[in-house]
Parts: sequence; structure tokens; C-alpha cells
Amino acid sequence: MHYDLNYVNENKEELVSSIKRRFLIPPIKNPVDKIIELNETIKKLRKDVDEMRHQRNVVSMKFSKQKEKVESKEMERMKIRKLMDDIKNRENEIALKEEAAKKLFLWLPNVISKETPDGKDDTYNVEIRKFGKIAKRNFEIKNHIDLGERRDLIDVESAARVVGSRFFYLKGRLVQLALALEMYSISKIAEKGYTPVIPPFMLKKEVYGGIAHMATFEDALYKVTGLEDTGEEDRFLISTTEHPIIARYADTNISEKDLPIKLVGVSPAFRKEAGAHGKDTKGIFRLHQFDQTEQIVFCKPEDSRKLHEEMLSNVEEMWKELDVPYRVVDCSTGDMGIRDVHQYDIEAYLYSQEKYREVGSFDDTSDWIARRLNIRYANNQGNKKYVNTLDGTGLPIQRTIIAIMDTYQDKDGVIKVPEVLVKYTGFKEI
RNA sequence: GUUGGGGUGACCGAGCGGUAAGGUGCACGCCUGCUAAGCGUGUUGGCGAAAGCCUUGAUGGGUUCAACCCCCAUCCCCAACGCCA
Repeated sequence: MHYDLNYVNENKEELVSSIKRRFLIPPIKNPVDKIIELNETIKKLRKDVDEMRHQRNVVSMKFSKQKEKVESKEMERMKIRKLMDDIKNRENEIALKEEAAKKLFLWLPNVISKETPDGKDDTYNVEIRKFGKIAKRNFEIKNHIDLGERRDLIDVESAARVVGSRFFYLKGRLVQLALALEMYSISKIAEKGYTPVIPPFMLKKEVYGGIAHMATFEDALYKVTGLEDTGEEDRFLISTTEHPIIARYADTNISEKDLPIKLVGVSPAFRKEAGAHGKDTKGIFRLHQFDQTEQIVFCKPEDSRKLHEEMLSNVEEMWKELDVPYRVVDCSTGDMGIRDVHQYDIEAYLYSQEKYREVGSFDDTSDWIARRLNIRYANNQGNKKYVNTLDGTGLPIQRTIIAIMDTYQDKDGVIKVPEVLVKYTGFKEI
């Protein structure tokens, strides 16, 4: 876990304003000032320690040159022992201050882009554009649960019995549809120059600590406990494909010529959804386990704007080809992730709910993650800078299935397979 | 899992108690009529205007005035054997 206090000095106003615009409640009053203050103290202590270390090195050098006879070796040794004790004390002090500063630093959100609309929740999100006509139907649309159960394609009840709520069995041709959606979206995005990746589905705690807030451990992540007798460590199931993919780059220096790195991952994701009691409890809309494809980009700061738009347009292209009505919204300050400078959501129209529902999120996290994970590149002046990271959903498989079931069912409950998927499913209807 | 061998900068690669060779790549500067050439400087991180100081050898400890080097623990990689979808 890496942290960068000077950054706080340099971005004081922006950070303070960002906290306010996001309606966040800080753990202490004026956290930004406190970090700056701690930073000053730490620097001073470090200087002391460096000075003392220097003294030790000087003596040590004398020993190494046999020419200069060291007089009273014992005295020198004693002196150094004492010096080392002092150093240890100072270092303990530094460690304490650092821990406090780190805690606050980890809490800090990213600064917000000026263009982001202000507002405390998603009702303040601003619609940017819409695609597709919402068709009139002369029969009643069945929601995916009813349709899925009747056609023996989805079984959540049995899943509830064996694991609990918010899990599912997918059956029959819906399985091929799910896999077709994975293949389709990976292929589509790979065509745009993104390298496909299947990541590990678990991460060590220390690794996860860098990516996510401690709070999310409790609320979002499932823990896999290691065997005690072998001392095997605990791991956490990933809550999004992006985490293991980004983590792979922690503490690395990327050659400038390798940027941008564009990746498209596929994996399941596991979420506790602790804050979502009562929301979307039925069916496969909000799940503890789901599948997704996801775009991840590492780039230079000056390219992030462009690539943010690119990731969004990659996915809009898919929804257009799937021919499902959707809209794009610019997320308001209170609705976006704390890592984000700027966030777009894409929402598909669900006929069964007569509403647009989220099916993708596109995050420009600037260097927020890179700063914490220490991911840099050398620019052409030779100095190291933090990369920018971006992530954007490809397709959330289960939600996309819902959208397709809603859009493509006929009055008999037969679901047509969208044209672009047929080459992956091998059949035209379900 | 067992035994053995290893982990050094963006990358490759030496040294094996006295304070990180060399090469490739990259950046900056120079040189060349042209040229896939050549020369110089820089390239772990921190503080500093700079000089400089500190730091860094998978990770964490220990021994020592001094550790990449010795000792202990952990992680990872490779080979062989075992186990296994």
C-alpha cells in the first residue's frame, strides 16, 4: 500500500471542495489540513533520522579504510549503538504518524471534474443521450423471473435453498446465451485493440487493501478462510473483474511506449450487497454472484479523457447491435464512486419495469488508484509519473440477459436471439 | 506436498561481508554530407534551489562498526518426484 502525502499539499483546495461536493462526512474535522500537518512532522523526523544515519555511515567508512587507524574502536561502537537506539525511537514515532496519515489518505476521495453535475444521489444524474425507440407491445410483457421459471430457464428458488438468496441456476439455452454474451463482448472489444484477460477470482487481503477501502471488506467482499493448521492465508473473492487485473500492475513501472495498455477481462464477481436490503430482491438483477466482462485501461493523463469516451462508445456500439433501448447518464457528485473524477452510466430500458436500469459504469479514476498502488511510467523527461486508470463495464451478463428477455420475448414467451449473437449461440430463439 | 536451484533497476545480467560491474532499452545533449553508425550524460525511491545526504538488492526479522553476500521466517519462480480437474 503506497501513499503520497505531497499530493495532498498540492491539491488542497480541490480535495476540500471534492469532499464537500460529494456530501461525504469526514472521519475527523478538516482531514486535509490534518494530513498536511502530519506530513510536515514526518518530514522533519525523517530529516533527523537521515542525519543520524549519516553519522553512522561516516564511522563505518572509517572502519573500512584500514589506512586511517581507528582509535578507540570500542568507543565508536558504543556511540553507534546509542545512535541506533535513537534512530529506532524516531522511526517508531514516524511509523505512528504515518499510520495516522495513511488512514486519512486512504479515506480521501478523488477530486471531481468540473463538468460533473452536483447532486446528492442518482436523481441528479444528467441524461446525455438516448438510443432506440421503446416499442409498443400488444401483449403483456412478462418479467424475466416469471418467464424464466415458466420456461425452466432460471431457477432462483433452488439456489436459495442451497446457498441463499441472490443466487441462481441458469438452465437450457439461456446458458448458451450467457456464454454467447461473453464471447460476443470480448470479441467485440478485442477487435478494438483490447487484450482479453481471465484473472484470478480471489486476492490476498494485503493486495485488496490497496484497491478497495477497508469499509468495503465488510460490506462487499466474501472471505475465503485459509486452513489454520497449514497457516494458509485468507483470501477475498473479487467483487469486480477490474480488481485482480489492476492489482497485477501494483508497484510496477510501465514503459511509456507500452501505454496505453488496454485490456478486456471476463470473470464472475462476488458481492455481499450488504447495503441493498430489499432492493431488487427477485430474479437475477442484483446478485451475490454474477458474470461480467470489463474494460480496463492504463494510460497517460493526457489520454484519459479520450479513452474514457472510447470505452463508453465500445459498449454503446454493443447495445446498438443488440438493439436494446438505452441511455447514457453523467453521474452526479453524490452518485459516483469516490475514486472517480468523472463517471458515466449506461442504462438499458427494461420493458418489464418500464424504466432504464444500470447496465454499465465507466469510471475515469485519473491517478487515484495508481497513487495508492504505485503504478507509474517514465515520461520523456525521464521522470516518473503516475499512470491514469480507467475502467468500464463490457457487459454485465445477467442484466443483459434480462434486457434481452424483456426486449425480445413474444406473446408466447419465446425469446428471439439478437442477430449478432446467433453466430455464438448457434440457434435463433429460446 | 517433498528435494534441489533461484528471485538484483523498464529489461538482461555479474559480484557473494567494506558500501551495486557491464549490456539492452529509454531520455537529454553532441557529432556525422547521407546512413540500421558513433560519443557523452542520466535512468530504485525520498528530502533539497543546488551541492549533497538518506534509501534501495523478493518480503519481514536477526548477527555486525558495516549485509545483495551470513542466520531465521515468509512469499514467489524453475526442475524432478508425488498428488490432482
